[in-house]
Amino acid sequence: MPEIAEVETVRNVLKEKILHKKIKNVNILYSKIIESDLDEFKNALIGNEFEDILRKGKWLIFALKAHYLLSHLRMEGKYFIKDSKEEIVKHEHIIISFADGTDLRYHDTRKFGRMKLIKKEDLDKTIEITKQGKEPLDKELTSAYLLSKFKGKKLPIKTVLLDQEIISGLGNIYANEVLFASRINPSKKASLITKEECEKIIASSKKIVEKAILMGGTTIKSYTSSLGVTGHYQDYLCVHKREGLPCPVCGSPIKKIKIGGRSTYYCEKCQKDR
DNA sequence: AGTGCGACCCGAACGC
DNA sequence: TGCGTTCGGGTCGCAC
Repeated sequence: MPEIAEVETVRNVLKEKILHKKIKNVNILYSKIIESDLDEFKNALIGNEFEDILRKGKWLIFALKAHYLLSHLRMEGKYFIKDSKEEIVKHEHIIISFADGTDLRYHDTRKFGRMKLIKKEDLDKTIEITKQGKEPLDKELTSAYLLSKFKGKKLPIKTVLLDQEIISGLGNIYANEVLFASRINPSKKASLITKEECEKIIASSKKIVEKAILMGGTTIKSYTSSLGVTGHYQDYLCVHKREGLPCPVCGSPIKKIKIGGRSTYYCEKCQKDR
């Protein structure tokens, strides 16, 4: 379940491993991942090279000569680098083969990830990219910005934190953790969130994302020939997936409820609705 | 416009 | 043990 920190880790690792390698072939084993014309997709890649890898929110952006390849990992998408001679394993859907005998393989158990090829000049009209809100580590993520976005919103703050057009990069896990660290009840209406609470949300988001990037980096070092970035943030989660377990602050049992259809974990005592 | 919810997927966890 | 059912994760598209 990659959130922004893992996508950033994947970007950093892939940058070291695949830039400027000539692409020899592209093998598409499950085409629904790709939202562009398959021939155009292949033609843009074969014979070219990745010149850079960028990121916007949870979108990876592979820069080719004239195109960008956008890639969203959704929940289970992973990239592996393998020797081309290695057998294709289950759930490897897109195989990009380089001239040096290695592959970049896109692996996705649930097939939810998406790729999309766009012309470079179209980046600033590509909705997936332009609609992304401020990122947790962006200086422009301020309480004034959040207050303006929360204004008039009747939805619970938990739901609003998952809106990528407001804060770009938080997923369900981080949203639960951010609200716990901010001592805010996840059901509280976004319009009632105060400036002080916005500041807590911003500070906690930064802290959590920074820590996860740091841990992602550490995890990567233990990988050898392949990389499957899954992150080890489960080691420090305070509330997520911890129903019934003691709150790390006050010891009362963590509650699990549904908000907007998503699992929401919180401490009744530490996150009182005020 | 804002909001709510099913669809997309499939493995793991659960219930019987 | 083996079967069927439920759940979850991010995002989109459709209905109200």
